[in-house]
Amino acid sequence: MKPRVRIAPSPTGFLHVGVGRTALYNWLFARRHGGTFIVRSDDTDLERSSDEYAEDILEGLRWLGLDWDEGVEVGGPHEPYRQSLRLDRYREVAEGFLGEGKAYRCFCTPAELEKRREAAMAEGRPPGYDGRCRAIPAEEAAARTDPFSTRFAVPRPGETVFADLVRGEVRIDHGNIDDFVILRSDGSPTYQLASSVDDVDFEITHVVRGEDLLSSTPKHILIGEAMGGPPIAYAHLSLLFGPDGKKLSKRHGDTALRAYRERGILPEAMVNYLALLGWSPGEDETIVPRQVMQDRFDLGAVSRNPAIFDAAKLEWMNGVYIRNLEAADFLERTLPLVEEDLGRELDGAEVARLAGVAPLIQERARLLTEVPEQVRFLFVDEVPYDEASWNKVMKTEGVGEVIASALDRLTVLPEWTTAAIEETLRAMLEEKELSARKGLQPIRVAVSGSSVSPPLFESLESLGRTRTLARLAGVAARL
RNA sequence: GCCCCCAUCGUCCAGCGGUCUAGGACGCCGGCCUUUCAAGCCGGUAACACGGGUUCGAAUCCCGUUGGGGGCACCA
Repeated sequence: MKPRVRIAPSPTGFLHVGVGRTALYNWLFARRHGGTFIVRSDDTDLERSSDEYAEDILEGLRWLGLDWDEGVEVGGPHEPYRQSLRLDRYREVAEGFLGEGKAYRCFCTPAELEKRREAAMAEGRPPGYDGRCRAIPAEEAAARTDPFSTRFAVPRPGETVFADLVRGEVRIDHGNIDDFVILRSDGSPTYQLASSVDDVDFEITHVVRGEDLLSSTPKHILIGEAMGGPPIAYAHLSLLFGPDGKKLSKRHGDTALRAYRERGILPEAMVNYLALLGWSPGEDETIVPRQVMQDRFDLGAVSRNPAIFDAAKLEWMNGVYIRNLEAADFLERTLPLVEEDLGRELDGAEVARLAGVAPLIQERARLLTEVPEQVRFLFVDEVPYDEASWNKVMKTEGVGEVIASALDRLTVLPEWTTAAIEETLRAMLEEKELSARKGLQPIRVAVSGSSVSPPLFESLESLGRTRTLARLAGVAARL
């Protein structure tokens, strides 16, 4: 049977990188086995849900290239794929349970429950529900008119044992699971109910999700069994943490996938990095093409260790992916960023100039967002001078002479090409007996505004003679 | 408090009883290259948490300790 897997995010926040990884593993598993990848929206919590978040999540999945076969937006045989549209179905299942004695009405009020929970904690007893309303005869309960929630009657004594695909056998004694609420007193379903019902109804075969849900898995299995659904295989992925070993947070490595996109991370690099955060293709490979992932992905080979999200490695990997881009592709992804940075569109000639220097930038960028700052000096009328660079390079002996000499030579240079520029400036170095460092850095700072820039001769050619001379002259006057 | 999960370099991953004086990648350090910065190349640093078993033989299996994480809601 072809596997059917799903990712079921709640639109209560921007797409989390951990959810992104879980989605990727689901997608890889589906693609590897010719299965179906489903995206559904667990939006029962209408208070905290928003369209903005819902859109961000789908956008993030698309950005990662995780196309889904069924679900939100694309539809499918089990529509709708939004829990908020299936409320009647959950109620129907819960009522069925009630009729079969698999669930019961609980008349305890939230205040009472809270008080008992505190008391239990204080006495060192388990804080879960004590099951007292289970003793109320069904007819008596049905006749009552005060508000009630619906609780699942967990079989006890009992034990749920399942073979987790990444963790192996997991057994949990029902003594550790209370009779959990499946329908709130307002008739709305809890996550436990809605999610489990959907998994059965959508014919999910494998649930691949975060380890945070490991301990509630028995509840989901129990509901599935009560519905008479076929057994579902589970795989629990370890969680992701920030560099300090604590939860991923704004301070330590962003939680939102979009933050990385905005920072200039390529989706290909993100996918590669995320895939390797808990999984290995087998050999000691680091740069792994998506096709290879699809061919080799195996849940059984997924690591049980929690993983720390290491932005430094991601950025290194991003640099590798940037360098591997086709020149035209790099230009295409870069142009909008440059234009945004400049606050205007580039004209045809300028685009051609950008294309000319792009390969030089591509070689040294780790993030797409570094590109605009590296080429900015080529497209503005005046460059601001970086103070540290100026102080370091322009205040030494003989700088004025270098600038003046370069100005002379470049003014009369017959043709404005990289080769010609290099030739005359090197001749200048020789004539003045200067090291390249001594003689060229002042020109670099004068023209680019910084001691760090793309290669000099190419930069001058791209800048053009007029601007180059103007900048040199400006600096000469300022010295 | 109770339940569950996890434990190899700072980080990610390899190792699934002998081939481990533990391998790869990032990072870090040093060198080469060099017009700056990168990139590239070369080299180095660095780990089997601890204690018991099992075994002729444990990083690999079992138990315990410690440490980390998750869960115990009318949140998802």
